[in-house]
Amino acid sequence: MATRTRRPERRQEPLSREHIVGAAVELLDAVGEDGLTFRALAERLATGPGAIYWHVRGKTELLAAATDAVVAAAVTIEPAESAESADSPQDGIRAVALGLFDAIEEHPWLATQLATQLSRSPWGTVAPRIFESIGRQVCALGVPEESWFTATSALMHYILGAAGQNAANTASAGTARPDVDRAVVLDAVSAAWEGLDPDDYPFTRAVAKQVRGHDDREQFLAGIALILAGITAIHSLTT
Amino acid sequence: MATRTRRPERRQEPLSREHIVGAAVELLDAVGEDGLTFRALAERLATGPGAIYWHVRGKTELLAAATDAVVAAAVTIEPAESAESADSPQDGIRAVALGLFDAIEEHPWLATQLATQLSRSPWGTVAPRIFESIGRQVCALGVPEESWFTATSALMHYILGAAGQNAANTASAGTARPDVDRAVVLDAVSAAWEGLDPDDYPFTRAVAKQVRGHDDREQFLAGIALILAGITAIHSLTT
DNA sequence: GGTCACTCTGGAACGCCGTTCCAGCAGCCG
DNA sequence: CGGCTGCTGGAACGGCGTTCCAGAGTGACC
Repeated sequence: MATRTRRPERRQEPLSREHIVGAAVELLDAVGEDGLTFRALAERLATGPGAIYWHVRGKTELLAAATDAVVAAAVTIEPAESAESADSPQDGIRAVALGLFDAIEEHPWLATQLATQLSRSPWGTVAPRIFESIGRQVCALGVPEESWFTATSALMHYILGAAGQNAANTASAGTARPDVDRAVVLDAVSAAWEGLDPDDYPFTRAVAKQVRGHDDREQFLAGIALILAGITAIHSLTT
Repeated sequence: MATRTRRPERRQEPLSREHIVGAAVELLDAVGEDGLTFRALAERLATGPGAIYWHVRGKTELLAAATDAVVAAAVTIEPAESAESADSPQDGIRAVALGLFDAIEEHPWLATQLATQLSRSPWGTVAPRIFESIGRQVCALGVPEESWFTATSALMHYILGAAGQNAANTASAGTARPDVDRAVVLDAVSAAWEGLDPDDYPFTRAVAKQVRGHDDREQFLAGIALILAGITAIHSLTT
């Protein structure tokens, strides 16, 4: 009875901060970072720009909130997959890393935002989320407590750095492009590197061929394996 | 070049692309990324906005050029310091890493730009520069050729990720602030982490105390040591 | 039930930005 | 000496983030 007379006369739900951030993420996914406009966002929410400012302080905060929302989702999927099935802490770390990796693939704007967010305020809400997820696994690895911070930081920084660069590979491929584009791009890069000045870039030229057929995800995991090997070696843990 | 002549009195300098990029870097250093405006840049160069467009395609290209210029300088200082004096490839890698680290400290806007640059077009001019500098040392380390790409990528990604986050520490400290601010900020971060939800953030809370007194540069090098240990361990090289 | 206050809305307006346009200047070539 | 070309710089345009404000909706209190 209480809610009976409340017809769906309202064109929409009350326009909460959650809705705004959700719409912002959709908009970012659809049209990219430059496409996220307060006017476009207002239109999508069937309102005016001014209304949004009642819930969000400005564009900076909006982007931060969108980033945080996506990261939170990416980092907390993990228990479903790895809590029971995955056994080793190494698998746990890989799960967290790939969660972020995939999130960036799905939301290409995330790479830039993550970097901006972390470099503008490195200790916001985003960093602790990632830090916590990785840190628990590092802890489970048997790393001594005084090295928790170092080991976890190293992993987090690698993940963020690698994911950031690898983003564009799929981002430039557009919404529904297969691996065809990717091969073309990689060929172009490889060719460009081979065309560099032999005096200035001997190493890069030598490696150019390896670029052509490499798999991003495999390469990403190889880097993590490298760091994990370093951690276990330095603290002489059992693999 | 290093002089502080802020007077745009010289009218007869032909306004080359070099001058524009140089002025852009100075402007970025002085007033930050948001302060780099075509109008402000034009005023500093004693010209109009239109003239700049004859030498530079747009703001994107201008930022890319500024980033490239600073990275190039940061990465090529290295031979002077390490070519003869430093002996081991490990030292060489540390030199390159610290060169970038310092460059980001000196140009706080570089962290965001580096990330943007690499994620927008990962194989522009910036990536090969860094890649080459690190790769030569990796090569000298004795890493087998088929792992050159993996090892170098891992190092580069860590360096970029770590440098990006650590940028804000000094960036927020302003132009000439000593370590006083830094201690305050670190205390605040540590306190904030300790105030997190014990159920959601047990690890982060446990590590909060380590944040308080840590040294960025030391931490940065510890991460590199971790990766180097991984590289030497996996390929069973002699330390 | 009427009034008030308070939350929330959304359209209009402001100032600044990146970018474009174009009239005009040098210097060179014929 | 007149046009052509490379280059300059001021004015103008469309669009952005943000602010302002009149007013709708809703609950509280007399």
